Amino acid sequence: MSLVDESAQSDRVRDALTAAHLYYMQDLTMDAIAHELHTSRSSVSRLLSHARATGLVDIQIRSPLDAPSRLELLIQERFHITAHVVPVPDHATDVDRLERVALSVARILGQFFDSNMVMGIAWGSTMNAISRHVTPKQTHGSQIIQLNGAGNMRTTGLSYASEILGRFGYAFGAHVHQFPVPAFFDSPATKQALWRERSVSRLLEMQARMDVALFGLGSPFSEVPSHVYAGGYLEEPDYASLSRSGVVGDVATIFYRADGSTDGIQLNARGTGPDFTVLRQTPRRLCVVSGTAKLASLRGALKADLITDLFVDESTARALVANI
Amino acid sequence: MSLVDESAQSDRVRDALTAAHLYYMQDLTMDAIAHELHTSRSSVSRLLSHARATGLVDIQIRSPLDAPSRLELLIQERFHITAHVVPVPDHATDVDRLERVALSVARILGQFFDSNMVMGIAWGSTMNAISRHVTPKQTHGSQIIQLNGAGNMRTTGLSYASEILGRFGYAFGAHVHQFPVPAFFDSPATKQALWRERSVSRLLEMQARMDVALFGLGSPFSEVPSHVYAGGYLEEPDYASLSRSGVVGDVATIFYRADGSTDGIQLNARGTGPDFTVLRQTPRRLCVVSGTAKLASLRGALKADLITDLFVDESTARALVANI
DNA sequence: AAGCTGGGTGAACAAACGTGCAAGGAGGGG
DNA sequence: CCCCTCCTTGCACGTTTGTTCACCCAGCTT
Repeated sequence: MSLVDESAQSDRVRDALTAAHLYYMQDLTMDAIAHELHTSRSSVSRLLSHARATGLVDIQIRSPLDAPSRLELLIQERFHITAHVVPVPDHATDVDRLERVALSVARILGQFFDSNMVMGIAWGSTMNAISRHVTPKQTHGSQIIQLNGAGNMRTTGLSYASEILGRFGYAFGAHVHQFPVPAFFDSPATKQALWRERSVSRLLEMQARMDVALFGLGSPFSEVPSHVYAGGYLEEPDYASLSRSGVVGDVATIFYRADGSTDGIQLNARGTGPDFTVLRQTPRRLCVVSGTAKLASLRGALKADLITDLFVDESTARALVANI
Repeated sequence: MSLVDESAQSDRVRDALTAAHLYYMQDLTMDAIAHELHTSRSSVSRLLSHARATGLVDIQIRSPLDAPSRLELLIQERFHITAHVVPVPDHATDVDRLERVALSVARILGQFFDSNMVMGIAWGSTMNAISRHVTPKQTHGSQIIQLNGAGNMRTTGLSYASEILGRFGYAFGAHVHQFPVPAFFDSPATKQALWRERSVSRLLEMQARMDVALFGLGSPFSEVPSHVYAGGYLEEPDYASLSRSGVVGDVATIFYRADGSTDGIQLNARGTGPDFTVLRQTPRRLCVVSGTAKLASLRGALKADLITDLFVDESTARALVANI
């Protein structure tokens, strides 16, 4: 980028800021703003879009504390976590649900992440959807770290995972640490060996002291299998073993049962995500769930105390608090 | 208000929140939202207006820290205060300027005031303009206190000042403390006597420990005299005395010279605003100025170190940093 | 110099939005 | 019980806004 480009860039930002100020603070119409900035109305429209897309304009919804939705209150009482219920009409498809929850999370995420923080991020369809919409917020000295490996039998998975991570990193101006290992090792011994490598253990230590974790839930036996199961990461015997163990879901390749327990689940010795005892040390653990198919996984994750902040679509939230 | 009304109210808030969420977080059109909420598009439009007017939706403009306007930077360097320059076209009238600066301040004020804080507020045309637009933000246990008396020879001034204060109080859910004294006493002795009254000294103590002060500037000899001079608060001899003393402005009825000094200005013994030594103990001192007519007053106030945060229209800001 | 390309611009059109207005409904008073 | 008042609603209209398209200009290639 040339010097000229840079200053043009900053001109654009300055104009965008001015336009935003005139539009949102002084309630001028775009026409009036166009006149003040000596440009056309369409350009102002574009400037304002740009301002919103780049996070220059930050729109927050602050529910007066006495009026969180009935559902959010119920969930808080039942599970002692903060719930963010995303309104979605009952007849929406699961794809819709995912997209709309992801959009909401993308807009609100900036409130949980700030300068000098470390955020751990899983990957999968949910994270992918969020990453495509995340609103930028400039931070300094912050880091984003991949929670679990992404390779499978066919590919290293790096491009998919790194695309997701990259979008978060770009949006927050954060340094991205990738985790270049397969999602599941073929042998526990290899994992243990690699875990002792300094380059890897450096990442593990960083995971251990992250400030925020962001993840979706896997649900191996639901109708809409998540990426882990569709992408050729596991094989038939693995599924059988999961089924025998009574597994209901996973967070970043670590599986758990309906009661939240993980002991004796053999596959976990080969998974690459953070052990739950490590994860539970993270102050904010943001979990994004959409679609009732993941209800069982969600209940298990709650039992396992993996979640401090839950983002969920309305129907699923309703199902969660319904008497079973 | 009946019980039914109350729950209808909370229904309305809930709907407004949902609508806001769908509109600002999920980018649905009002039409789509109307459909989801089973109402008409116009009602959604009104719901959203309501949501913005009542502060449910909070729109902030966050300049990436490396790009505050050139003017704000210059002012910061020259005067060591934070400046908020409000863009206003050069050809705008002074009334326009005031209105637009006031609107901007009204929208941004919530960022400076929070629960359990005490804010001191002056009164006058600037404060009046702000009060008419201030965006609500619910706080708890916060207080708003009148900085100086408002009575004059003809009226107690209570209705004017209390209207202003009341609007701030209502917007923030804060308790309002009025200051039922004239703007200027006829005799210093009366002031001193009253100042010893417990009811008054309670207010003075509260002033001494306020967290934020919000005020405009008076400029006795400018083209557009501010309320204090137009409203019959002072008489000919007073003006003459001010003129002799070299006064360039006042904050809440306390006058100062171009160099920021106040010593020997006799009228100050009869004014009712907080002494500058008291005012300077307030952590955040927000000053709102519009129009170059107040430039001299502004320079004086800066010299007197009365300001930590300045809100000013663009032309005045430009004049402020121009080489004299 | 001519040609190409990518990014930005304003005009024009279509979509989305705000608001005055008349109608309807709930609550309170006669 | 009826009427009056106040508030809310949906419609219709005019306005405001988003977006497509053709165009232009700067920088680079041939």
